[in-house]
Order: sequence, then structure tokens, then C-alpha cells
Amino acid sequence: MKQEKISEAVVRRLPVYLRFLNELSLSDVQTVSSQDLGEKLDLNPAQIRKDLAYFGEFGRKGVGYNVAYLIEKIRHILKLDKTLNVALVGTGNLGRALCNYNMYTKDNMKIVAVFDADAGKTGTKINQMTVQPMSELSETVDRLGIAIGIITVPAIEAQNVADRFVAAGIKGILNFAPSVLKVPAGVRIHYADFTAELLSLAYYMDYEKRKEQGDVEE
Amino acid sequence: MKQEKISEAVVRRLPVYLRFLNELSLSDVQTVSSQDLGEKLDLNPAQIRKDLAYFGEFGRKGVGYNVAYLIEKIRHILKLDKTLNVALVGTGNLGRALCNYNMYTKDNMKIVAVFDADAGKTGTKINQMTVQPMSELSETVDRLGIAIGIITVPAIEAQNVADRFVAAGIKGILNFAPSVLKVPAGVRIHYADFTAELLSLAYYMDYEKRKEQGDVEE
DNA sequence: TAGATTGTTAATCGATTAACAATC
DNA sequence: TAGATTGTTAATCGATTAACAATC
Repeated sequence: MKQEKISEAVVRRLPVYLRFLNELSLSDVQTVSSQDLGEKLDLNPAQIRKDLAYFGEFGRKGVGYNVAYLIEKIRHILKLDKTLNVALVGTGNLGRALCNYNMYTKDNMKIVAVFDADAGKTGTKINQMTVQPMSELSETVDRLGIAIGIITVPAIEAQNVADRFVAAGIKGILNFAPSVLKVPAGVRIHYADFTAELLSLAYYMDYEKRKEQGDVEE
Repeated sequence: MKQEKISEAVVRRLPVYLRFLNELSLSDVQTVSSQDLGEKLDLNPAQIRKDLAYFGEFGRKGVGYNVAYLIEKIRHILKLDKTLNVALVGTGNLGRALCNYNMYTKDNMKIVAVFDADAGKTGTKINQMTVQPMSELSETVDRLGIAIGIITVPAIEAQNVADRFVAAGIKGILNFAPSVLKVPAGVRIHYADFTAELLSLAYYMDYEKRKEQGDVEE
């Protein structure tokens, strides 16, 4: 079955919908309208309906969306109904923090292997996993069927780690290092670049002040 | 001086430019063209020129941009030429990792106060800072002139922390919790939502596979 | 039935890209 | 001067929003 090309913006919103639906589900809410969702998530209701309609007809006219059913559908779209194994490289503060996060299991994503280039770190334990040397990356990726790699090394080493991931056959990378990476077609890179978010916040700090003073056009 | 309204997408790219320019500067590169920048950052050269031109004429025709000069200009635009003080709430693994990050000083952003609602955590030290109770938030924000707040608490508590930040007069918030927050106009929220990035990666894992099989339109 | 809300088309809005005159 | 590259306008592209028929 051929499928229409779906924009990145749409796909990025699906996890946001899913999270809020999970909250509703915990509060025993049965049904939700695009209006409700839009108010809570600060999105246009038409956009939410359109996003969901790319993947099927999940709602009922005059009623809304069944929460449990929509959760199931979105989980299926995002392929969260089967477990994805994840490898992480870089056991600094951030890397260790991510390894100790437990929400992966909830979303069927699990960090199952940890690596570090520093021989002083290999052999130590993080959340029941033994830190492995980079030389074992390929073999471990194969053996555990790892699909996704997370990079939490300094910016200068990030490209090198990405290359190693690609060589090992990994097709999806989440990069926490503040650097733009080059990967071949067919490999997908997402960025978790909070330093950029923080620096752009600074711009708006000043901007809000100027707006109060009437120095900016609305 | 009135200023044209600049889109968020433009502002979000400035830190990316700045970072790469800093790298060039370290390698003693004097001059760079929009063409060069575009190749390294995977962006259209026309877009880069247009982005920069919103803020002034920083380049020289036939030559390109002077690296040191452009760094200075972007730092000024982002208001990184004066130090911004930051408060962080939530001293779990992620919060502690961020407190130990040292790049804030480089960018003139510094976490100067840390808070936790858990009385068991207050009084402990993180990177030379004493973890304070939430009751001291307002007073500390005033005293240290804190402009930005970082939220690293569980999703369920994030809105409450945001409300406290707003009450204390903070105008910029970076939220690491996977939840959409409500703040009054004039307060700016940025999201550092790596769980959403990770979940949307899952979608594309499958997508790349389907593309190889010719099941998706390009 | 009357009211509500979806799915979808058409209209709008905004962001990206191409093209090129200006000029170093 | 010839070649290169900016700043900027116009064209294109894509995403968001409004509107409404279908229907629960």
C-alpha cells in the first residue's frame, strides 16, 4: 500500500498528542474532541484533525475521538507497539542521566548498550549495563538488534561517533551534541539541541522588553 | 528604532551559525561565504544570507563574511554579550547533569541557583551551589537578577514550577519535561523535548525501510 | 430531530529558494 | 578588468487555518 508523504512537522506532533492522550487515559477520560486537544496543546483544532486524518479515520463525527483507540493507533503509527533497542555513546553527566531514565520502557524504547571511547570508563556499570569500548559497537548492534543510536559526546567527537553508528548499520540517530552531522541518505538524524533553545531564548528576553517599550512591530 | 518582526525559525538558526563560526575561528579561518556555511550546516545559502540581512549588512560583496565580526554581531543580536543568570528547578539526574555543564559560562549563560521541592534534596551541594527549597525562589530570583528558568522536574509537576517562575517574574523558561505548559503573554517558553524527538525517530525507522521497498512516494 | 464534531477542500499565510543587480 | 559573493526582490513551495458538507 503506497502512502502519501507526510511532513516532518506532522510526525513531530504525534508524540505530543500521544502524551496528552495518555494523561487523559489515566484520568479515565473516554472521549476527546479536536477542540479540547487544541486548547490543551495550544494547537489549531483543524490542524489536529488534519494530522490524524493523514493516517486514517480515527474519530466519530459529532462525538470526537475515543482516547484508548487513538492511543493505540498513534502507537502503531510511531511503531511503538514493538520494542526498539537503543545504544548510547558517551557516559558523561548527560549520558548517564539518560541511561537512568525509565520512560523508555513505557514507550517501548530501551537503552540496551552503552559505550565510551575512554578506556577509564569502560567496564564500569550504569543502570545494570557495563560500559563497553567502541571496538565492540558493531558486534553489539548486530547481536541485540539495535535500531537507534544516541550521541552524548562532546561536539568535536560527535561526527566520529555518527560515522561509527552508520558503519554499524544504525539507521536512526539522536544527537545531543551541539553540532550538525553528515550522514548518508537513508540514515535519519534528529537533534536534541537544548543549547540552541537556550541561546534563542536570550534573544526573546530582550525582545519582550523592547515590545513593552513599543520598539517592535507586532 | 522600530524593528521588523523576525520569525522564530530565523532566531533558532542563529545559535547554529554562531557555533560553527566559533569552530572556524578556532581554526583561524578569517572569512566564510554563505555557500561554505550552507554546505557545512545543510542549509540553503540564500536562506543564510537572508537570515543575517534581517539584522544588518554584515558581509562584503565578492568576499563573504568576516568570521570574527559575524561572531560579534550574532552574539550581540542574541544578547550574549552580557551575562544572563539562570535558575534550575529539579535536581534529578538530568538537572544535576545540566548544573555540571560548563558551556554556559562560554555563552554568558550561567546557572546560579538550583531548587528542589523535595526537602530531602535541599541543602545538598551541586557544582558548588546549595540546593534551595522552592520557598526561596522569588527572593533569589530578585537578588541575583535571574532572567531564565530551566525546568527538569517530572511532567506532572512542570506546570506548577512554571507558575512559580512566572510569579517570581521570570520571562523565559526552558522546559525539559515532556508536557505543554501554559504561561501568560510576555513569558516565553522553549521546549527541550528529546522524548518527542526519539519517538518521532521511530516512525522514520520504519519509513526508511518502506522506502527501500518502494512502498512510499518520494 | 437538533447539536456537535469530524474529514476534507479551498483559502490564507509564511517560509524557503531562485535569480540577479550591485559591488567588492 | 574578471570573478565572486552579497543583499534583496520575486517566485515557489509548503504548512496552517477557515469553512462546511457529511454524519454521528
